[in-house]
Amino acid sequence: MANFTYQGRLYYNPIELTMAFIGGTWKMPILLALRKGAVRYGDLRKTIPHINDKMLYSQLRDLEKKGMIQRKVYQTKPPRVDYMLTELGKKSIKLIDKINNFGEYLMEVEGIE
Amino acid sequence: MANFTYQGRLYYNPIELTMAFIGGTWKMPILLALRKGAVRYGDLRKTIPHINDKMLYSQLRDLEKKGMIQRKVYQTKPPRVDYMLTELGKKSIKLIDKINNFGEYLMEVEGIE
DNA sequence: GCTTTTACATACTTATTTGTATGTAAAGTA
DNA sequence: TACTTTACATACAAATAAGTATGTAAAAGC
Repeated sequence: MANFTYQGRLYYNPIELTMAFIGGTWKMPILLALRKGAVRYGDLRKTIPHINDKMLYSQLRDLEKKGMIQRKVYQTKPPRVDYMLTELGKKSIKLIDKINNFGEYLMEVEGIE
Repeated sequence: MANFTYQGRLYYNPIELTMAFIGGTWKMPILLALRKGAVRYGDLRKTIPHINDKMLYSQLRDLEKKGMIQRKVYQTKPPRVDYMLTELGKKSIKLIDKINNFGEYLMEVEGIE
C-alpha cells in the first residue's frame, strides 16, 4: 500500500482516509443525527450535545466537500437549510454503529455507566 | 447517554471512548501489526511505515495502559521486548478491519490508487 | 423602532497531537 | 578501545483540532 493524496493532504493508508471522512470529535455525531432523514441546521445544534456553531458549520462544510452530506436551502426569511446524508454518507452509518457499539462494549468492560 | 470519565478524561459518548482506544494516527496500524502474534519492538518499527520512536513507544505505553496489548521483557543484552494483543485488543481487530475496508472503498469511489 | 430568529462566518486563543533531535545502558563486534 | 545494537526516554518545536467571542442580513414580532 503506497501513499496517496486526497484534497491536498497526504495519506499513508486507508485507515487514515476513513478517519478523514468520519473522524474528529463531531463528524460521527453529525452523521448519526442525519440517519433518519433531513434535519435543519438549528435542530442539529439542539440535537448534538455540547457542539458549538463554529464546529457545526465547519464540519458540515467538510462533510459536504467530501460528499457525505447534502445541503438544501429554502429561500425563506429567516432562512431554512436542511442537511441530509448522501448515498456515501448512508454507507458510513453501519460502520459508525459498529464504532459506537464497540464503545458501549468498552464501557461495560471498564465498568463505566 | 450522559457524560463519563475514563483515565482522567471526560467523554460525551461511546464513540469518543472507542477513538481513545484505537484512534490517532498510529494505534490501528500498531494493533494490526500484532494481529498474527507477538512482535518485538524493533520489528514493529520496521513493519509500520513512517513511524518514529517517540510515536511508537508512547502509543505502545498508552495501548498497554488501556489493556489492549501486553509487554513481555526478556532479560538479555541487548534487551528484547515482545508486544502482543490482549483479549480486548483481539476484539478490536474486527472493527479495525472494517475501518480499513471502508477506507479502501473510499479509495475506489474517489478514484485513488 | 427595538429585539428576536436563522444560518452562518471570521478572528483569535487554547488544547491536543505529532514530529525532531538527542541521550542512555550494557554487552557484543571490529 | 571505539562503534554498534536494542529499547526506550525526554525536551522541545511544529502542526492540527477545537473552542470562544463577536458579527451579519433581513424579515417578523412586540
